[in-house]
Amino acid sequence: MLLEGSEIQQVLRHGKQLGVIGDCGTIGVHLGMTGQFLYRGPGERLAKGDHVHVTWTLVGPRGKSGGRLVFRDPRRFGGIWAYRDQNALRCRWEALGPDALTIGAGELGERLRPSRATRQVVRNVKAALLDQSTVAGVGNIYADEALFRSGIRPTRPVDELSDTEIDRLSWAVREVLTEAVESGGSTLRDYVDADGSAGSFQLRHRVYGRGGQMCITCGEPLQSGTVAQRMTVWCPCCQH
DNA sequence: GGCAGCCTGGTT
DNA sequence: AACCAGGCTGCC
Repeated sequence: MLLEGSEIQQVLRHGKQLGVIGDCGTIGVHLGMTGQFLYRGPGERLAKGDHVHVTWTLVGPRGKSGGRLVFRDPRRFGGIWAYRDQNALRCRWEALGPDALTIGAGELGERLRPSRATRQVVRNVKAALLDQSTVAGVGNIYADEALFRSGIRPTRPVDELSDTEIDRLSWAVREVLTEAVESGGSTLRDYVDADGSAGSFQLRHRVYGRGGQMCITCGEPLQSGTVAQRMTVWCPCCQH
């Protein structure tokens, strides 16, 4: 029951999770890699092509056609879940860390660093940033970009980050994500917003996708490799 | 904590 | 034809 017959009351976001609250149901959405919502007004044709998994027919004022909302997802890494109500959704979201757009340095430091009681194994800062229960909303691209801006190597064990570094990192995380949102996101291949517009933040990536090219700060070649099981790019000279 | 597996389209 | 990227879940 994906909101059938519901009037949409609220749309929520926490990290990369979306929530749509209707008066007779709630859904949670994750776009995954290639998931996208597309809106088509009344009479507008749907982008033909496959991989459309859900179509909502919207009803406008006085019963007029309100167009359609489509969820398509070629690689099917995304998903939509139905919940009884918004409390059930919020319950699922409790596993997530604070939202990355607004997390403060103190909070980030607390969650990043291992507390000697719980975590015996110290992980690297990139793995910690990608962990949605540490901080919600940082993906592979933005982890690399934030680490570059804060001058921290992705491989640094979290327990040796100084307060100053945590401070720079939390600033960089918020800054990178804010700029990316303002640029409409990073369109590497598929991503478009609901109106079909591509983002442009990929033009401002300083390290992601630039392995082997020169660092915009020092001119040395950027290094790439696998960190935390993900493609990672950093500057061996600027990031310590 | 690591890592396979899910899936597809683009690249080699 | 084989390989790869990527977020997240679930298994070791």
